[in-house]
Amino acid sequence: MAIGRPTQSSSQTPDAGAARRPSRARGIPEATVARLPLYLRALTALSERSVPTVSSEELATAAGVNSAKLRKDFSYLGSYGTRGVGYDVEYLVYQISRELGLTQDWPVVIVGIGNLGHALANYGGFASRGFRVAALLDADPAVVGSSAAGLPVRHMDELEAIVAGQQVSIGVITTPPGAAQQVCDRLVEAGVTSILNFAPTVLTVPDGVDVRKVDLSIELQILAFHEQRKAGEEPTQDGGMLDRAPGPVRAAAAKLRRAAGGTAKAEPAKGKPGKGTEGERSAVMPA
Amino acid sequence: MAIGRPTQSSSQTPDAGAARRPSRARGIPEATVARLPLYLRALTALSERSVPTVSSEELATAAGVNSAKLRKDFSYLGSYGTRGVGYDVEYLVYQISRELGLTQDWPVVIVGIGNLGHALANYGGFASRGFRVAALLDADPAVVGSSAAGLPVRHMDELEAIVAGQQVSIGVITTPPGAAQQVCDRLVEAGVTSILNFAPTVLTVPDGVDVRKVDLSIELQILAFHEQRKAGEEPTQDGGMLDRAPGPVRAAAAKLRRAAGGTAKAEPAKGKPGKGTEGERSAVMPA
DNA sequence: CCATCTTTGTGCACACGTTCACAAACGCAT
DNA sequence: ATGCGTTTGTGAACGTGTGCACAAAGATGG
Repeated sequence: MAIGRPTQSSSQTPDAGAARRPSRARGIPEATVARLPLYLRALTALSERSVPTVSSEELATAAGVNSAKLRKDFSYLGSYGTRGVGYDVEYLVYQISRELGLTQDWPVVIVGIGNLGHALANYGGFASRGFRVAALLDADPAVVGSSAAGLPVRHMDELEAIVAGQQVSIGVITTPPGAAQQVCDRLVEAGVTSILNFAPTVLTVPDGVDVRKVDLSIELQILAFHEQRKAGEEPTQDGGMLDRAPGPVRAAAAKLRRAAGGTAKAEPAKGKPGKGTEGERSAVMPA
Repeated sequence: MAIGRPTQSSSQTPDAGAARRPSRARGIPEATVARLPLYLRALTALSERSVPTVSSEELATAAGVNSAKLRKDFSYLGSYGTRGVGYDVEYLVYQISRELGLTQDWPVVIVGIGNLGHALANYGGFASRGFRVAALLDADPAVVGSSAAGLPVRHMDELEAIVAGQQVSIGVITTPPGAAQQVCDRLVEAGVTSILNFAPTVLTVPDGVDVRKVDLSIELQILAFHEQRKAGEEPTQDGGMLDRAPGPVRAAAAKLRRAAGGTAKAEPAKGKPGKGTEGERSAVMPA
């Protein structure tokens, strides 16, 4: 099926009145940048099998995209292919790596060494491509001093020294949600300008700092949405259409809501339908 | 800064000649669906603080989007606001939950109980919103029998029975990349129709099955790309422009490549520039 | 009941992303 | 050399997403 998922909704800062940069300073569209790692992975696999060249069609299949998109993506990098032949695997690996900035080393700090922090510290894909764990940090004295993936867990107080000393520009936040913003602020203050946030929190950062988020809960909810749709696909006609109807019905409902919901924290909504699993897609507030 | 990240590049199946569904069967755009969980989270927080109503401006700030977008998003669900006042928090929580399918319970199986699997099993955000871990599965006999987050780890062979018995429709893959496709096939075969994939692999699934992926490595690479750009932003004029130049220069480079790269698996590219960190953005293959 | 103020809902224009489809470029055989 | 088959690179059309700006709708006060 392949859900559309055009925008995965990730930009964190609410476009704080900023200068409205086209976000593709030197021409490469964001959508393309997001796919480059995919191509790189497929190419690396081909490289390991000593395949010398690959056509856009083959590579596209391996990367899970269609060939037209792939060719257009590559066209932003330059004309690295040979018509009638395809692309030189090794050459392309190098070009993409260079474009992504993977020809240099990126030290990374991980803050919050709980279950997830541990998992990330042990993640093999880290070192494989230019990323190096510069330090594991935690605020909990009980955790500090232990070790994960062969690295000692150090105290948050060392953050500033580590970031400055090792030129760390990327930080990974794996703390509980409550601590995320605070940790984020400290990372930024220390000089980190790119943050990967695993905490289910909207982070606010100053201009010039990039934030990407990974949120299990959101992904599951999106899946649930589509799953639900699959379940009730036959009765496409009705399916809660009344909710979308304007006019008196809606207006009345609105009044009703406010009338009884003054103090808030009432029941979710006046009279949830008594029907079971399937009945959730009935009409307006039960009616 | 807020990277654009329009498409996070996630659709897995390469549009397998399918029927080209607009992916918004009943009108709600994918981009909106992806933001609903964000709104829901913000609304839940307000609800816990017993805030009765909220304006689009306030809610938008809390969710990290702009208010026009939020209003447009809500307009796809129906007109649930009151002009001059705002939105009823409790009512919206219910409506969004219903739209996302969170008013029912979604049993989930997690396959691959390594570091990451453990972390996910312990993840609180699971049960909080309609998701319930139906079972933890692993193929490794050394892991089977142990327990994580109070649940026993069961053997892969029980998968089919569990999926059928508990009506599981969502599966989470946290296996090593090599096993992911195989596990995926088995999940699908057993009846799972939505998959959340944490393994760095492109999964191929039949039509009707949704796949979303979460890939740490890709996220980091995207951050690195932007980080690199920040580092070299002054010399916007040149910046490896030659690579993009067509004509004889390029053609010659192409020939050169193929001439020496016959057997493949040669060095990354003929003569990597001898320059250091900063020099990576020089000209064509050194020239 | 009217005036005023607030906030929603949405038409419209624009930016971005995707896909088609085809000419140009290349390898290779004759 | 010439012609043929293959594959790239890209112009153009289309679809999706975003943001502005404003009319309409309701609240509030007199």
